[in-house]
Amino acid sequence: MAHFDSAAGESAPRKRADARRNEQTLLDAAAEAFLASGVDVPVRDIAARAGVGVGTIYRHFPTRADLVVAVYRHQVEACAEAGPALLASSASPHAALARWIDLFVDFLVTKHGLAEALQSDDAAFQSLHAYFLDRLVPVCARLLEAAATAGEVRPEVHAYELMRGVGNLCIGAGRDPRYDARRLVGLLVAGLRPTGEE
Amino acid sequence: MAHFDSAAGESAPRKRADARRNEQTLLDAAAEAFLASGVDVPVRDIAARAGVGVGTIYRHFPTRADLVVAVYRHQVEACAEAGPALLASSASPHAALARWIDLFVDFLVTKHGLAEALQSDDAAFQSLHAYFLDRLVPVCARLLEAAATAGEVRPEVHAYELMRGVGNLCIGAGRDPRYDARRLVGLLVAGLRPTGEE
DNA sequence: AGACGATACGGAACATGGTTCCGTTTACCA
DNA sequence: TGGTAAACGGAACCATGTTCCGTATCGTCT
Repeated sequence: MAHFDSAAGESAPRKRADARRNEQTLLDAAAEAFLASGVDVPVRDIAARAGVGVGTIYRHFPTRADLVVAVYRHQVEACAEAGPALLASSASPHAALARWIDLFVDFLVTKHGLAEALQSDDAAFQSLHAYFLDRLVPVCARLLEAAATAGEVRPEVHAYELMRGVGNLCIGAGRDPRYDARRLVGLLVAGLRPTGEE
Repeated sequence: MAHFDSAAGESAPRKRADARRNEQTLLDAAAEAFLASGVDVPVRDIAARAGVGVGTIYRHFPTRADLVVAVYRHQVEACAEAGPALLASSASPHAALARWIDLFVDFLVTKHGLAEALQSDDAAFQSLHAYFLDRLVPVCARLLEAAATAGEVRPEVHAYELMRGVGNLCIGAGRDPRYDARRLVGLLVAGLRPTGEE
């Protein structure tokens, strides 16, 4: 058979070598820049780091969200895949949920500005929002459903809402030593438990 | 006695009449603009509404935060003053705390972009942050302390952290029907209660 | 190898919004 | 009424996102 690009049987007509090289260079430069200055780092800074013009960034990643997603895709996937594993290995569904959310929080608080970007209504972050939600809400929903079935959480909370709440609580974490996002998320998760009576 | 400005016995050397008029005009225009376009509304828009130049805005309110504080000062004061009243009138300290936080949330979710601004690290919002915190954290601390003394909340949560958490949860409220900030705040407050054992 | 079309590149140019600055106007007082 | 200091307006400046097009490069076909 003929040889294709890494992804088998793609219909897309193979990109030029310099284009593929630049894409990788850009990903590396962006990862560095995000780490150094947060995901809001000016486009020109990323371009300078990569040694390309800004036009090249926009050609490869039309919106900032595309770049952010590309940089963090692996970690998001890992988080998504950890959900079912935790459900299988934890003592209770509520414990699995709590641990999975810890994973998510750990991810968010170590990425400067990512939590902010996730909740931003700026059009440039639209697809970031969409990607995170598409990938993680179903995982969260399964955990939540298992916990609800076990009677360990109130049934009226939806996964979408919970994820956004957790994301919101992570905003500003690491910027202020008096604010511990993990503790508040813990409180929120604790609040999910049904009250004794009712 | 000699007649002074509205505020009695000020040392500041009375401002010119047009300046006082403009200040009021600006407050009205800003209130309108915030309502219509959120607290992020461009400075030029506010200036246009008020029929003044942008320089005039900066002279009266050097940072955006000063303007925001001036517009919402009354409501923040009212919220602060409601704290002790609720503590006196509620069945339990935890109930008072919950109701007071509801008040705060109601305030935040009806002001487009205010919750976002409150958590922003943008230098222009520095003093907004400071004002809200200075005024409301002590009130929250008293409620929290009363509840802790009554054994109704875990003692390790600080008022500052709780306020920031609640503020964070209000981000994006009203922009998405699937996200109900009030419900999540309710969960968080519920999570404050000590667990049965321990 | 050489030439040609498609693809990709770079960065100048434009749009938007915050901020500053200074020449002009206005209010106040003598 | 005239002088002075306060206040005003908005042009100009800066930072950043975004678009666009002349130029350079790649890959292929002959």
